[in-house]
Amino acid sequence: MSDVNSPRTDQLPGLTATLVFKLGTLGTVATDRFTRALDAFELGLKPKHVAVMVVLGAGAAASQQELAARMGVAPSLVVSLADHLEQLGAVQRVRDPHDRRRQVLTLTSDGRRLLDRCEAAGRALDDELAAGLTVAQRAALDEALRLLANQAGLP
Amino acid sequence: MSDVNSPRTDQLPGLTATLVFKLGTLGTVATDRFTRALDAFELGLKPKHVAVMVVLGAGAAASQQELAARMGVAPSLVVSLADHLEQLGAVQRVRDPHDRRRQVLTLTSDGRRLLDRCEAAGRALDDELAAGLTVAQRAALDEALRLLANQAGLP
DNA sequence: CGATATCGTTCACAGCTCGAATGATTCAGG
DNA sequence: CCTGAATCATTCGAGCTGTGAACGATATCG
Repeated sequence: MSDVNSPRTDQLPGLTATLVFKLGTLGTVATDRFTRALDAFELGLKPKHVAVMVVLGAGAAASQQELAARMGVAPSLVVSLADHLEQLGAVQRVRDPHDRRRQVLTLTSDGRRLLDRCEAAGRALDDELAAGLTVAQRAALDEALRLLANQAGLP
Repeated sequence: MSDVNSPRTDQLPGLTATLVFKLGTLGTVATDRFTRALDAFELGLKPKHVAVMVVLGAGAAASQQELAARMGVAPSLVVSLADHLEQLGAVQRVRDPHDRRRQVLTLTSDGRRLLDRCEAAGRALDDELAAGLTVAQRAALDEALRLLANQAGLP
């Protein structure tokens, strides 16, 4: 099958052709660009702040422990993230009346709007990154990444 | 076309479905796992050390400035990376006789072997990550990532 | 020959994240 | 009801990574 007429494949031997390598480098450029897009908001937001809003926006309200577990970070980090988001008026901290140790975080309407802006920035970046792909290629990419995330045990 | 019978698509609205998000998270898990694989070597290697070897292994020898530019890091960082690799006997530092300011780095035969081991680890990780993909899906993924890297101006 | 630029190196510092300690609160068991 | 253990949020100190500003050596240009 792949004999003489395959001039494009295997032109790069070595680690550069590896999945881990490509995912790593592309992952960093993607988050770097997203970070810069967030910087344009002048709100001191980092991708992790957005991750908090994403979790809160998707499901119900969550305690900081749950946030930390779902994000795979230390609970102490969630404190500072929530501090900042609360200061921006994007999330609300309420003591759980049934368990007054828990701080229940909810996304405010302002937070919802902010999350929408972040999503818009993300989608704009998507189009920019995937400008060289056909619709079919992009669909295949989405599906493949979904499977990879599944395999890695990600949500 | 997409009316009643599309229960699988668009089930996740929001940023989670975004390319930047998926690439970011998958990129971190990929490099995290690669870092752990390198840790198993007990040589104090980090992905950036491997990146140096990759660049040296692909093209000709390079000065540290060129390394830094190609990797997108500060020249001062290349110093410590090269220090460590030199201590391991993986690279050799030679003053360029035509310009004695430049340190020309070359991959030794030991370095070549070490790079091969890193590549093997990377490919093993690849198979692990892409275990849930068909051959066609994986090929499509490779091609799509190649196009993305192109679009982002990466090598 | 002198001024300026470049390379590698060192060093201090900022950013990010974690883990241990702390205080408040809840829960289990006698 | 009381006491000890567990859990949550928070603070704080420490580690790791990477950068940018010096600095000395060398090269280049006038």
